[in-house]
This record gives sequence, C-alpha cells and structure tokens, in this order.
Amino acid sequence: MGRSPCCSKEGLNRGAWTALEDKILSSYIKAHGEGKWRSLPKRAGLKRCGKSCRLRWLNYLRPDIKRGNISGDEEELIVRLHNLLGNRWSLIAGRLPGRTDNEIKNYWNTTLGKKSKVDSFSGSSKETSLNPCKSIAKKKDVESKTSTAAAQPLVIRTKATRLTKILVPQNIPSDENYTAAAANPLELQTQSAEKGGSTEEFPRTNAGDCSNILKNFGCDDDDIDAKGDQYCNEFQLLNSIPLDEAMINDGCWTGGNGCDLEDYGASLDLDSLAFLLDSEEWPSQENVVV
DNA sequence: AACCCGTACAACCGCCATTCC
DNA sequence: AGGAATGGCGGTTGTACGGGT
Repeated sequence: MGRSPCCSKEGLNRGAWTALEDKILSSYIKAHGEGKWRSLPKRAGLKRCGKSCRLRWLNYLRPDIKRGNISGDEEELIVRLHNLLGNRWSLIAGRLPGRTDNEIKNYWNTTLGKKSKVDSFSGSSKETSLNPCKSIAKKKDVESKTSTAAAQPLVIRTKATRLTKILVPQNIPSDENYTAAAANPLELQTQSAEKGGSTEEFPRTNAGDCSNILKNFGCDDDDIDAKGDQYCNEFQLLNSIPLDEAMINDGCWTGGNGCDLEDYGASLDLDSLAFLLDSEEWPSQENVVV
C-alpha cells in the first residue's frame, strides 16, 4: 500500500488561497508562532492541509518576504550558487535574503534554466554569458586533481541531499584540541552544537587546519601542495564573509558590508570549492587523517 | 471576439530526515 | 530500539494572464 496522505483531504479547501484564509493564517501565526503545522489548520479554523498552511506562510505570507522582480545582482548570485550547489534551492534561497526557495526554483525553471540551456547549446559557457566577473570565475582545474571531479559535471544532483550533517564546526576548536577533534567528525558536530555553532555553515578555520580538512576530503599530499594554499584562502574567505548578506556588486562578490573581497585578502573561486560539495558523504572515520 | 500558445508562479505531491514518544 | 509524527525539500502540476494570430 502506498504511504498515508499527510492529512485527510476530505472537506479541505484546495487551490488558490483567499484573502480571508491568508488573514486567518497570518494572524494565527503572529499570535501563536510557527510550528505544529499539522494541527494548525484545526486550531486556526482553516479548512486546509497543514502542509499547505506551512507553504503558504513560508512562500507568501511571511513578513520578510521580498516581493518583486529578481534584480540583476540577485540573478547573478543565483546563477553562481546554482553552479556551485545545483538544485539545492533552499540553500540558494538562504543566501538571498527575502527570497524563497520556491521563488528561486520557479525563476530558474522559467528563466535562468532556459538561458543556461541556450548558452550551452550555442557553445558559450554560463560563465561567459552570465558571469561577467571573469577574474573570479577562473576556469577550475579540479579535473586534473581528482578523477571523480573530472568524471562528473561540476554540480547537479538530480536527487538533492540535504546538508544536515556537515561535520566541521563553525566554532573551530583551539589548536591543541583540533587534531583530536578532527579524528572524530561526529564529535566535532556535537561540540559545535553544544557551543551553539551552526553545523550548516562551512567552518571558520585557519590555514593550519586546512591541510587536515583537505585530507579529510580525500586530497592527497600532492593536491595539498599544489592547491592547498588556494583552497585554504578560499575556505577561510567563505567563512569570513557573512554569506547571508553577501551579494554581488558590479559583477563581483562582496561581503555583506559592501567591502571588496580583496579586503579579505583573497579572491574567491567558488568553483574550486565545489569538490567539497560534491562529496556525498563526509569522510568516514577510518579515512580521517589525524 | 475567439482561440491558441507561452510564461510565470502558486500550490500540490511524494520522499526523506529528524524528532518525539 | 523502533515506529509514528512532523518538518523540510525538490519536482511537478495547474492555472491565470498576456500577447499573437
């Protein structure tokens, strides 16, 4: 038998929401907060599925939603993040304040996806047609470094995997305990959580930590010698910028405060970091280099 | 005016991960 | 430990709307 439906469909309204339903939902959530979606419709007096309420709130009614056209800067950012992350719309949306994953997904499917197809069909790369910041969009040479990266397209997972288990902490342990901690990513995650750090962000790290991290991603010593400094710079850079606020400015990445990336002491090559995201799993314990 | 077609986007669906009991 | 409940995600569908014929 198939799975049971998320809620009984009988007697429930479907399709477009009315202004009245919106009002009821908004005022209920303002009064009682989000959550408990399944029981919310009953409590709020709505004839809607809880999932539908959640979606309506998150994608339309939330007060911090930014309505209106996607700006050029936002489009640029979406393209870059899609290059890096693939169809992980919620992650992409997380970098575009006020935009929802649904909105970005729709925008991609109706606009950017087509552009992208046309570009690839016409033989020009996305980087040249949609990415004016050539100094940043350096051609990655990861394929020469890892056979898996060479064998696969840069991004694109048809089935998205949620990044719920990034095991490197945002709050990097002090040097004296990092080595031991690195041997046990799970412990790192736990430590990070205990310290209130987010496990969904890249780590804030220092150059000394990077070689260990790169090893844990499967880089051998040659990789690290050849590209380690670059990766480390970019790795650090990613963590020094408040990405929630990071935007593209004049075709180039800037931090949330509008400062140029040069201020952070490195140039950002997101492509070169894609290998991190291509890792389906973080290193198993037996592969972790101490 | 009527029809067709393409576009945009809200809403739904099914699956998976996490949390709760 | 394990099953149910819940939340969240990406993919897909439905439909309103505008432009062209």
